[in-house]
Amino acid sequence: MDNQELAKLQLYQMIAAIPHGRVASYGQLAHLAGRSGAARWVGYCLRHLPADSNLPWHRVVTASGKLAFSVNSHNYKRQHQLLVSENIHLQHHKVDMKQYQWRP
DNA sequence: AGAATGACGTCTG
DNA sequence: ACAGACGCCATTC
Repeated sequence: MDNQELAKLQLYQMIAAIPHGRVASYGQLAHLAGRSGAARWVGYCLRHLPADSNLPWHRVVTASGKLAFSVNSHNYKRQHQLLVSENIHLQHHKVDMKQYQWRP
């Protein structure tokens, strides 16, 4: 198994470790997976996540606390709803990172 | 091989 | 606070 697959597995592991009610940023996860600066790679991995995976992908937001989808998209609404179900509410389309960001 | 793409981040004005 | 410009990484055309 090459380093790529290893980083991906580590990434999935970190995402699975995000506690209920907290969020992590793409860049933060890249760093935790041993790939500092590869925030866009994290986005790529999530984009191609199998539908049956049980990862809490909705707990992943941008560094500024915004959701990575356009506000009118279906995915945005879905992620928003999942966050609200965890008692995370958006203010002006943003998560309050000071309050909700996961700090391992 | 080189350019384009995207579920990103940071710096600047 | 916010939009635009650049920079990044891996992947795809």
